[in-house]
Amino acid sequence: MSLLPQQLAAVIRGGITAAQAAGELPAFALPPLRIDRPKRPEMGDYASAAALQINKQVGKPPLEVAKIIAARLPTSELIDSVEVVPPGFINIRLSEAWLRMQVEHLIAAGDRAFQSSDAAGRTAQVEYVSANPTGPLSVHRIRGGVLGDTVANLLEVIGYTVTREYYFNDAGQQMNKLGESVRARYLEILGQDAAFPEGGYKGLYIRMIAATIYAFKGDSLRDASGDQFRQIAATAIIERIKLSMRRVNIRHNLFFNESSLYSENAVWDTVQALRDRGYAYDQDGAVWFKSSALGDEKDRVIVKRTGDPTYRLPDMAYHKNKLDRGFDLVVDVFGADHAATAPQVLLGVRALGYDPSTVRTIIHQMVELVEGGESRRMSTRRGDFVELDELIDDVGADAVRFFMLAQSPNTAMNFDVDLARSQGDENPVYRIQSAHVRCAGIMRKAAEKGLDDEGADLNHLGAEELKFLRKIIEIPEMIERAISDMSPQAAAFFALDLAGAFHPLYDRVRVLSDQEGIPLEIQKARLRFYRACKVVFKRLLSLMGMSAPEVMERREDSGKNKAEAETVEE
RNA sequence: GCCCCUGUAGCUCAGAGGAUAGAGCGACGGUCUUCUAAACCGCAGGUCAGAGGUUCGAAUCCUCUCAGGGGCACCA
Repeated sequence: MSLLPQQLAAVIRGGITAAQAAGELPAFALPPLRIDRPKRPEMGDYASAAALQINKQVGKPPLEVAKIIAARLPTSELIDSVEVVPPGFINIRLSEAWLRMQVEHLIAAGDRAFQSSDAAGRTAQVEYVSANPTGPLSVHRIRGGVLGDTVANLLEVIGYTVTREYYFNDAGQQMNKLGESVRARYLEILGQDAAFPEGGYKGLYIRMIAATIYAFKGDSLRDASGDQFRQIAATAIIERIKLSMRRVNIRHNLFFNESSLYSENAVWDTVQALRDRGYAYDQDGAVWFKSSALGDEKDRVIVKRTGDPTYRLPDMAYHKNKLDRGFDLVVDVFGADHAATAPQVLLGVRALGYDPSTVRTIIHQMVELVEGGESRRMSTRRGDFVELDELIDDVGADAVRFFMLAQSPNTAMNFDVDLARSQGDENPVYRIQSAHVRCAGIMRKAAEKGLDDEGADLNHLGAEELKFLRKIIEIPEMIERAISDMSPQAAAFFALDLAGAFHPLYDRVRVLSDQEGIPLEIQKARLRFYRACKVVFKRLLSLMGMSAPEVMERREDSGKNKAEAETVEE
């Protein structure tokens, strides 16, 4: 089923073609017709500016054109009435009967509410987090994780089969440094002098890994290579990263090993493919990607004089691999620190002969934690970064999910730790979850009193409930738009908005308790309505990877458990 | 120097070429004590950084200027 605005646009188009057939409008090719949602309620639920779009071709004033179209509109079960207003808008009011019916549809759909099959049969791959396993997951990285995971959720709602993927960077210089760093700490434990590698990793976790190795293996790795230490360390760290991600409901279907690109020759095949297509050449002992031919400011090295690839080459080979797997859509989530590579990867995709529009990227800006009006800055290399686990301990997983989502990826994030930690209504997380809790409370109370809403007559719903339903039915449009614009934050803002509309409604539209007593039929209809609301809030929360609590339950004083913060060495 | 992102209410931020630019927090004023996650109602608050341009119509698209952030390796 297509989206509501599309259905309404079809109705408008029907009016125009009918008027053309009747000779009231000249024949011409119609532009795509947009349906807007007016800001003010008296302008109706939806509006078409079609008359303003086409009045030039018609050669009549837009108001007159609008009147002609409106008079020729085909009947639709969606529409209650239309109104033509200057300068030529056609305002549409939705059918209330149709709106009431949505309550039953929502309840019937339950956890699959808003599930569509628009993209059924299509496959998508979403790559996110992909942090090098050189240390614990940082707060900055998880922003991309939350954005990517939410995009994946949204894609599934419209019918995509989604592969959630982590590009596991288990090769390369940084990983070698990791191995050498652990080796040096291990030898320290054995009482040997070991040169700590330049630019090595100095966090406490390196010592802990070394100590664990010693605990299990004693001094048997005395003569082991850095490579062996690298493998042990990478495994330990990736497991820890997985645990951290799981705490915020992030799971991947596939950890793609960078090393497989080498073992399967994909990297060198990619170089050859570029050569074959005339996009690679040798110069100064290196192999260059002729990206300037595709608009880049200069060509880029893909194989160093040493014979080692630069980071670009495996990135391109990885994308070649993704596209060869036949995905209809590939989504990359990068942090601002990698922003420069994204366009180059896309050039690579083009150079290799793939359609670059298959690949969408989300590039998010940095995260800054703000606490007590001061920022806690972070840098992975120095080691004074804030770990995700520390933040989760502090503010809770749901708050991390929500706050990381609820900002446009393009803006540098100020993560308000004090607000995220607070347990009152000023915290948007509580605001949204409490809407669900309140619905659940009504259900519980009604069940205790034996009130049954099965077969309720929804004609007893009032104007406020209908207004709320009008908001709910925007959700499919919101999802569609979040995907087409790659703006998953829309889900967070929508949920907050909906909760904001819910609480006043809850206050006025009572089901059970009221001094004057509420007639049974109205109680039933309202209970039915709140049952649908509960479905909606639960669904929105799960889309955002958040929990939907049934009862009020304040977190224990999480407080500031920072005793175990890592000491930093320089 | 070049590239990317940002500049909208006191603060944090939404905003889709359409009608009188929105939310939350904070401020101010008033109800209420709950189907218990203390709420509800009202009010104030704006040169959409600035200047040009495109358009019937611009916070939104284009150009320039100013300010802030990030990035510019044969590092990843």
